[in-house]
Amino acid sequence: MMETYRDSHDRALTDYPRPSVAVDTAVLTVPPGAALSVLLVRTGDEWRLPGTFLHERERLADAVLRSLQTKAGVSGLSPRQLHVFDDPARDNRGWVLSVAHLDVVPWSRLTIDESLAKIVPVTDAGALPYGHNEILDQAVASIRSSYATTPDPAGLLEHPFTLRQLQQLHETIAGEPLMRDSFRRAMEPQLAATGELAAGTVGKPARLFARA
Amino acid sequence: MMETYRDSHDRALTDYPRPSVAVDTAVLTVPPGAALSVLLVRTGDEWRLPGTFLHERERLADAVLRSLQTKAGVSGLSPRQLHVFDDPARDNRGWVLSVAHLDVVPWSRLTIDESLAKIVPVTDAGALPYGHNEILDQAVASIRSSYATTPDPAGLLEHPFTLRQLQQLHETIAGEPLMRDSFRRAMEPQLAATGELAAGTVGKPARLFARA
DNA sequence: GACATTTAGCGCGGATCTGCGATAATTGCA
DNA sequence: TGCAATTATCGCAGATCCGCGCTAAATGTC
Repeated sequence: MMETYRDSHDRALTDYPRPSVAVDTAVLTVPPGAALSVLLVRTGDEWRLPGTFLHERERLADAVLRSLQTKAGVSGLSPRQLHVFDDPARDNRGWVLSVAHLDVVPWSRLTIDESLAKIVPVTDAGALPYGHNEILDQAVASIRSSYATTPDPAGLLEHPFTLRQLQQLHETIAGEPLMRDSFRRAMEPQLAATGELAAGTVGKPARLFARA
Repeated sequence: MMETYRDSHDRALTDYPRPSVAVDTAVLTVPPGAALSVLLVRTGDEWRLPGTFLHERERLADAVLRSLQTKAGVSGLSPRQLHVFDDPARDNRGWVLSVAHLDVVPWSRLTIDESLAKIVPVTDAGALPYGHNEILDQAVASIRSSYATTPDPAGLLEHPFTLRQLQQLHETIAGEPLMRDSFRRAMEPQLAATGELAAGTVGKPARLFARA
């Protein structure tokens, strides 16, 4: 075991006041045929974003993944930090810092425990406690900005996919229709054609792509 | 005094492990005629970004301002969060989370204590400890992005200023020359002409502006 | 086999953006 | 009184972007 550090007053770091540190996560996904949606968990009679307190020497991203697993039965992917909420009056249990996160997870990974959690369109989340609406707004702004110029950066689509599937996904996330030609001109240079064609549908079969 | 919260195991929040929380800040400024620069403070024989541990129930921004005052004799302005560094091995004194910040401060406010601190061009900062180079990189990227479309959002220039002064400031921050006409076309609609003219220089006097 | 359906992509007019040169205005300086 | 210096603005040509319509290709269905 390593020696405990002592400062010039012979005090260890743990002799000074420290906050509890929590993580709260907006898990965003796009269910088939539905709108951009967020994962909520129930505590008592209210719905909130899943979160947990940081364990000893745990990485923030690991705490996020652990909270998703235990609070909703969900296997997260790659949480990204959004913001630290530091209002000491925000949590009436005590002095708590909360690090907000975003994790974008494909619908196919989201086999949730329905007794614990639900997935609702972001527009239907309603009033959430602890300033979680602000986290949700930041999360939505973040995913929209990342999808504006890059084809499916979070990998919501299974490989391979057609241009139309990609455009419909981007329209769902943007919350508005996109111009077909502009979309193709912007995205196609960033994709790799597999050479395969989609089958089984009426009409000319679509080319299949993968992210480059 | 409020009752201490107890969870279902009859434990208070402080019975669980908590990290020490620090703030580290990249203070950026533009000295007259010089390049985009950063404030460094000396600890022992090495230079680093100023930082401090969070005091009890202190806001992060307040901790930043306090650290600038005590570590460098500088009055900061409005710190913005950049990122939380959470590697438990980052600080050999113990388990420390560090919240990186950016504060953009006009040169005229920066009467620093030269025995404690110095201001150097960001390109000359050299190797900093504790991953502070990463913070500096993020800070530079952040200020560049905010100055790309908005005239002097941090208020580095005294009111009023000429278009040329504004452009020179933006060029210093961008680290590259900007087109005169494009710059004017982008910025002038966001400015308010005072109606006054600059005086004392050779040539046609320039119009003076303020941020709208 | 004719037809509807869907994908793919070309072409074009219009709008916008960009860099540059030219010019006028206004000042200090020789 | 000229002259250099600087600001401010216009005009233009080229580039790029954008939306739209049209056509061709390829498939399943009737």
